[in-house]
Amino acid sequence: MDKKEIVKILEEIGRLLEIKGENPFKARAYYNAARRIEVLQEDLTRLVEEGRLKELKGVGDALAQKIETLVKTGRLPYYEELKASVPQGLLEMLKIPGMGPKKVKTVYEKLEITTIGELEYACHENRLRDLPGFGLKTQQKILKGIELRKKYTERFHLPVALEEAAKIKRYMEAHPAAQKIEIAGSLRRRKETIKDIDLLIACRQQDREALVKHFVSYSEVDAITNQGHTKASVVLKSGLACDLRLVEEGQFPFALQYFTGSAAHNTALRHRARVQKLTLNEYGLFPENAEQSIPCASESDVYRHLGLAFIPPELREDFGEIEAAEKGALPQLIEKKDLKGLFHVHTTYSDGASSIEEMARRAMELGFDYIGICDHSKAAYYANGLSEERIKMQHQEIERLNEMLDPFVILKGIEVDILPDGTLDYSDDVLETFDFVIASVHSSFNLEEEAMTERICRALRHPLVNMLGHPTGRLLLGREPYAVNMDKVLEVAARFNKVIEINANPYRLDLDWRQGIKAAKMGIKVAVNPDAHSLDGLNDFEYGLAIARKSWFTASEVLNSYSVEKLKSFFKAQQNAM
DNA sequence: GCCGTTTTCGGCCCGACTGTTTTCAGTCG
Repeated sequence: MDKKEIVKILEEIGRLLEIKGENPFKARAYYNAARRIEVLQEDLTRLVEEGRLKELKGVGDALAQKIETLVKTGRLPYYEELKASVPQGLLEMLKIPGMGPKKVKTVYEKLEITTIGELEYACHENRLRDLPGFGLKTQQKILKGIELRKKYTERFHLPVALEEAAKIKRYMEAHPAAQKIEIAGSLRRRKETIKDIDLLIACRQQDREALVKHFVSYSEVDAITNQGHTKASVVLKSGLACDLRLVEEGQFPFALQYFTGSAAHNTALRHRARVQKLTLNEYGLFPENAEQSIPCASESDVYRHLGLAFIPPELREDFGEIEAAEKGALPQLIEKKDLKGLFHVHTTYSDGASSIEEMARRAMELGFDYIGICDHSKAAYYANGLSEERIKMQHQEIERLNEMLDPFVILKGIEVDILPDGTLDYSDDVLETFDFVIASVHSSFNLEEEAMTERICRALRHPLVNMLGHPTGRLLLGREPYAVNMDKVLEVAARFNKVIEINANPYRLDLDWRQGIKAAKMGIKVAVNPDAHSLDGLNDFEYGLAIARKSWFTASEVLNSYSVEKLKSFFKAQQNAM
């Protein structure tokens, strides 16, 4: 059983224990262990084999044994018995706002309600109203929650959230009482999908009411879900939720740190503060028994007082960034100014909307020195993939354009299909005519993991392949990644000096940043590739850049930071090394 | 269920908001 499934089971055990009313700290122990496993860099199976599970903080005798059983047998009798003793619908119920473990337990025990449908019906029948700890308001809130859940279950792609956030930020900035304003939360950390926007504002105490009122009066607000003196929550018409928090100006750096998260990062940070006899919260950093916070003018100050270097928001996922900050070993993350060019650009030769020249000129306007044109290969007939004949035409056109646009350079690339058996869609003598080759999977997504892994690894071992395109084929919120053992793919990439694409299309963001962190540690090079099919698509590189940063990459490991000369010799060296 | 240069027992991160209460429990982030 793999890591992801084990994490899910440990979390579910935690929730089941809570619903059953067991010791809440016992439940928390399962959550903690789940988180520890989730961020584990090492191979879990190996850890089990070497009997080193208990080295993990938060994993003792009992949990080590349970995890070992799961890894070895794929089953856990304790979990199965627990699960069987609690109706499945109760876990679903926890997802309704206002329904926590205690309330779920109450409706189950008093009303024998086991599904969300039954819960909704009971609300309509006024049967929740008289339960202990419930009332009319609670019943209404739960009913509203069920309705909202039906309407807005999804998460949102990064561009949607960024645009909504920018709009509401501008709207709030227009209010004279707003002294400082920042987007915090997962958006600031550039997670690949977003559930809600966290908006943080510094203001004087006497202006709070006016700002909350201004916030809930925003024209895009569809529903107000929470409204107090220092915070308010709304659902926007787009379906995206937005939380507002108000703090005083002096508290702003602490609040920004706190509300940027992640929860796991903050928990670790607060624990660190405790060890230093300090208390960290959204209002300050307090020495023991002190009323006054240690003053900090910025987030950097907060981290500095905890003995840490400033940790860029993208890294705050409790993936080792705190330890690295302590040792001064944080990477110098790649920045926009480091990017000299873009790869993986489609044109009207296959399924793109713009010509080579149009794409090149837009790239020049964006300040780049080169682009790599990569249309589809012939197997991608649905995408008008290039025949050998049309490749020649395209190359002639690129040569003409290169003379015209000099010193800007258009590189002759291709996105060649990896066929189901791992061979490529062109013969070697055709592949040799390109400056570089990206190999991608576009068909037969349903192979078994072993076959898919070998298919991709075989393509990567091909001497003429320079990069692997969208390594897992996932579509965020749309299609699961295909079954592939990425650890093996990364191993092969490292051994043969192959580049892995960070596909910057916001529906893909593939390589996933969690794998990206591994890749960076292994010294693997990546390329931020917009996979652009239109002029605007070129701008998607920003999302890929965010993921490269989130994956701990410095400029020297990101191919886009290379000059044209350095690139050409790198591509040649890749081929000669085989 | 985990953990310990205060502890092998008694703690476990912290605070706002809501609704149900009449001082607080539950939920949420």
